[in-house]
Amino acid sequence: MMQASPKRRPVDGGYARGEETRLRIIQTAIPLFGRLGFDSASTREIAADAGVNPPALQYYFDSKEGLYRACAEHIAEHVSLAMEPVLGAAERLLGQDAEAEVLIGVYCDLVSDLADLLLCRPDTQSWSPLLAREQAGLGPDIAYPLLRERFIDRLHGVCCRLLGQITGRSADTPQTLLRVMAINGQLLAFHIGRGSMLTCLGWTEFAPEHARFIKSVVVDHIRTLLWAEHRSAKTDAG
Amino acid sequence: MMQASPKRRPVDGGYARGEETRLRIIQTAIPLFGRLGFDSASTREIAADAGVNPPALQYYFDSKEGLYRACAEHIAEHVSLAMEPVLGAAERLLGQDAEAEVLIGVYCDLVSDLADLLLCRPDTQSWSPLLAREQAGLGPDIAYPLLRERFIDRLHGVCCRLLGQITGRSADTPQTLLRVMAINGQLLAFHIGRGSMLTCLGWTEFAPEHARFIKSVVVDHIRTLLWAEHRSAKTDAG
DNA sequence: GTCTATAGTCGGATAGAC
DNA sequence: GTCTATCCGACTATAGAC
Repeated sequence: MMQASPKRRPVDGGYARGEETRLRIIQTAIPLFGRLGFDSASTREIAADAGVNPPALQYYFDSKEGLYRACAEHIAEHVSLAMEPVLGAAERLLGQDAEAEVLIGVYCDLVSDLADLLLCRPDTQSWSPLLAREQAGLGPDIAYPLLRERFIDRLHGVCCRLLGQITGRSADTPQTLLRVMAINGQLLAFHIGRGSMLTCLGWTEFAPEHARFIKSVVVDHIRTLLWAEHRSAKTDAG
Repeated sequence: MMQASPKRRPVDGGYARGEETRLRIIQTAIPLFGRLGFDSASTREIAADAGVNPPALQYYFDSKEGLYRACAEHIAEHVSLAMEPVLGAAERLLGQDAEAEVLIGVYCDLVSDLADLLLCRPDTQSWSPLLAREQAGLGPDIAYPLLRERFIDRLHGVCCRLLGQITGRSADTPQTLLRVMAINGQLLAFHIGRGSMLTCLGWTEFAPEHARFIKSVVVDHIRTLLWAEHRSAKTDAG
């Protein structure tokens, strides 16, 4: 852990060796910012946990805000990479006029992948608190615009167009937007309210089987809701 | 606003006149704690906004934590008072074996009243950020246990028993608990993610008509889901 | 490129006058 | 019961040695 590649031979090809230290600081900072919030997480603690000295943060990120921004960028990059396959598939599907069944299936896949990312995968769980904070509108308004631009807007837009095509309504009516928020809110509840959930259920740890159970419940509800939307829209039209 | 009842005649009957100042400090502190969080909201700012001097907070609440606790108690008291009618009705209903239609109706009423409290009523909207913070598991673990004890547990318990009776399953299986969390999460999404919602919809303010629109969408979804649960449970049994 | 030492600021809490 | 003045600690950021 403290090893961190040989110190001798400080790389002469212009290729920054400090990238490794930089990444380690970011990975240390993300859970701390998530748990304590921007203000309460002290740079001293982050530096200590990352095994570097306080001024190193100034050196790599200019300021505490710079570090926070870097954390957000790190998360945004990995999330958008992980969601790319489903999002791409959904966008291709939206071009042609697919059956409701197919559209609903893709919507469920999308939520399922998001659930994996936010609840299941152990390597990404450390991001969850910071993302939850930002989504709740807390946080210093540094990261949220960035996250929106990088993947939240796209994700939300795809959901709206899917629901629009399922119901035959326009994708950008308040009606559709609100229904998408409510539908996806079911997953959000577990993501943001993870702490409440654990105590409510009497679970002490968050095992993978729990995560899979949650995912199945949420996807089941979403499928139910989407079919209901589809049917009610059809009877309205007919 | 700065009037605050005549100062002369400082009440001699042992009846604390300071109660009024105390209440004003709490009502000032709640939105500040909600917006900035426990650490970042400074006692100086709270005191200044409330029109008192910093040491007054020490005098009335002992410490910053004491003030936070007092804020939580203030909210808990009013929320449990406001929810009492529906909760009482639901609990009476759970004694007898009512029709699914009636049970679903009560569940919807319950969510509807909660939505009024969290989104619609102007006098209670200042509580929303602090409640959202606590529900997200952020906050200094001072208020959440208190809020749970005072109304969250009861509310959640009633929802679980309603769903249990609707589906004919037990109220305390993980199955039922998770479904209740997912169902209610739809309201939570608007409560906690209020900021995201406003920007997504392009709304600049949060008008009462918006709140009513959101409430109708959420209640509609919940009714759909509860009926689906009821039917699927019946076919399982039959 | 990484460290030690320190400056400057702001927070919560306390003491004592009125 | 309310105010002024002050203490002490913690934080971020900087300067300069190695």
